[in-house]
Amino acid sequence: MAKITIKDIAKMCGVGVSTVSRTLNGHPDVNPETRAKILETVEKMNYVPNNSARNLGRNDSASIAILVKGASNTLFSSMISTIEYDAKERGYSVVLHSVGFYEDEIDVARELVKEKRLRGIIFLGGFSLHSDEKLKELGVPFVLVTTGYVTERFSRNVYSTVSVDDAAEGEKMTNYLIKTGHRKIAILGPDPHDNSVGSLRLAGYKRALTSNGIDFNDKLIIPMDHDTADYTMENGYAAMSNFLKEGIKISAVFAISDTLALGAARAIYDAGLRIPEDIAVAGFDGIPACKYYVPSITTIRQPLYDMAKESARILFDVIDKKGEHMHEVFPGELIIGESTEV
Amino acid sequence: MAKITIKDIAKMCGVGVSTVSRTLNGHPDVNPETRAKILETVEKMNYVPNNSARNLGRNDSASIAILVKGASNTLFSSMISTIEYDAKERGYSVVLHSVGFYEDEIDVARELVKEKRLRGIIFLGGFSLHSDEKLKELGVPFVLVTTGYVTERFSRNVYSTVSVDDAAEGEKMTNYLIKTGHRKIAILGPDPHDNSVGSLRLAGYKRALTSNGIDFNDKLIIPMDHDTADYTMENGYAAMSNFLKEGIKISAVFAISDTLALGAARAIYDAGLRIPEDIAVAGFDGIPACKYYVPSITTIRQPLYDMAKESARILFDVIDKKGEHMHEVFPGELIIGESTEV
DNA sequence: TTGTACGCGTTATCAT
DNA sequence: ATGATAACGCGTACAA
Repeated sequence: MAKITIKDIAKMCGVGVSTVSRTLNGHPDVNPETRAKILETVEKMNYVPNNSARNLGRNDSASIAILVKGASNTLFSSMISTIEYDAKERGYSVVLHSVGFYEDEIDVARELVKEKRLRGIIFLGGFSLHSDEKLKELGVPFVLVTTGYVTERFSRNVYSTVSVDDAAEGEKMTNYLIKTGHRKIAILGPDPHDNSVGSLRLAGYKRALTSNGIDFNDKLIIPMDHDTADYTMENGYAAMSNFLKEGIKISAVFAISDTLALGAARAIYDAGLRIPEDIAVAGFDGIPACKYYVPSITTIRQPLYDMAKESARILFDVIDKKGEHMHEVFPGELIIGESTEV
Repeated sequence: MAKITIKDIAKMCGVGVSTVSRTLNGHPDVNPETRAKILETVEKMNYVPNNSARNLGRNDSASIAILVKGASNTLFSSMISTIEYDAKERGYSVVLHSVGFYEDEIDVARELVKEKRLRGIIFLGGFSLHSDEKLKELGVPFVLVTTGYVTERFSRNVYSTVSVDDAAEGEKMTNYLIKTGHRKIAILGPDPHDNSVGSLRLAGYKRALTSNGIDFNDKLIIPMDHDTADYTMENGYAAMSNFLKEGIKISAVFAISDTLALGAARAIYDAGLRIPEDIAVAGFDGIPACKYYVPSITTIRQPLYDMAKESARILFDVIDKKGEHMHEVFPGELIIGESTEV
């Protein structure tokens, strides 16, 4: 049965457990013959070492963890692959763990650190405010990768961050729209009452308006639909459809995510309006669909690959004492599509 | 430091380790006062039990694992969420583990079973051929969720499967296209040399042609582009663009995934052709983008939510001895969009 | 080169 | 209700 342990293997081979252990862990000092015999019976018996027992005795482990908040965030999946790849290249194994929306990521992390003897952690997405003390107690270096810009409210020497300055990028996009002649620009998606990426991008939008002498009009904030899942095309479609019914005049809409933009685009089309002639559409994130949509959607591309690479590099540098904690902000790339220019 | 153990807590409270353990695990027989004191110091000390040690001592665990092959497969992310939800509702915790493309999923699974004392496993995606013996040795029930149809080559009483009959669905789509008047139908994506979902959908395509008296023409098989990642819009665009340059006359293209279809649609558009008037486009999977694309893309929707629900239900039924292993095949839903009908 | 014995942190089984 | 102690399965000094 599945109850076979290292002792059993040792007995069957007429050797001690340490010899088996050494063989399994690739230690050099072991007779080739006995090694062969051991490996053979291990194979035959389908023996698999128990990792829990392994981790218990150890202090190191050469493994890091990726903690993902909101496993369904499709933006993260590519980043995970890159990080996994880089980690393995450095001889590290990686533990992927999804954190529930209402779980405390630090608690989860601490548990994992103890259990797996982690050497470091990369947090993907959502990160609440924690005290420095609590963060330091994690005991291992970690990097926070967030599409939300990290402000001063986070202590900056306890861990590293890799991010995009959402406010600046939102401003960039809005400035671009203004430059191409738009004055009545709606913004689709932000919830003024939360303080996530949405409100940061909204802040950038406001800044752009102000610096261009355009009055901010909160009628032009189109919140996400409450009855639909957030940040989905479906939501963008519903929210935009409702807004269009109100008859408020706009010449462009800046959606705070590409998925919302895509849904909104269809809503505009279904309302009998043309993109960009009647309403220009812009998104945020840079997902592939923007490029292939007709018309292609103007967006801000987040350099996910580079961000993933950097987060791994920083983490391993800190682990290896080759570097200090740092805070890297990646620029987004404005990709102009057919949805804003004729 | 992070070195604090259950013993320390016991000492600090002037009690034995067992009392602490009982408190932490919610056992009833423990004095409310001491319990309070223990919980308090646990809180104050930021004590976190070591899961490895926990798992070692235990024999049960009330946890299952989801093993995902190809973490980046976006179709799976929604399924993961629903399974996690259902599991938690039944008081189970779930371990998410990604399996590398060249790893042996059964080996990974066995390791995990031992380490975590798993009660069951749900495999998402890719599953190679394994001997019954090896499968049985897993020691816990498992469900294989695959978008590929499970054929007889899998033993049917050792585990459960939840799937979509890709060949039948591919045939369904092709039949639909034929019924709407198409005779020269290209199929985009299948690699005749592998035996994954692609070839199954291709088989269905061929069956439909045959039963409708249309000669199969392998010139109409458009393979994915070799220099581009599989099953991406980019790939669909590249492959379709190249095909169009050859000047082979077709009236419809059936892409074996929606992502490929979306890329192909843009390629057709860029070639100055109209959808569906010049070339009709159909996809497979039922991703949201199909609905919001202009024109909306005809596709086969896989009932991912239902499949996830069922896989959890089946697994827990087998775990609870309330049911036997079973093999459920879900029908795909033909969703007719604007890309195939004027 | 190989075997013995202890420790890792926790839970479970006994007593008390 | 509570405490002592033996597992749990493995790695690793240390001894041989």
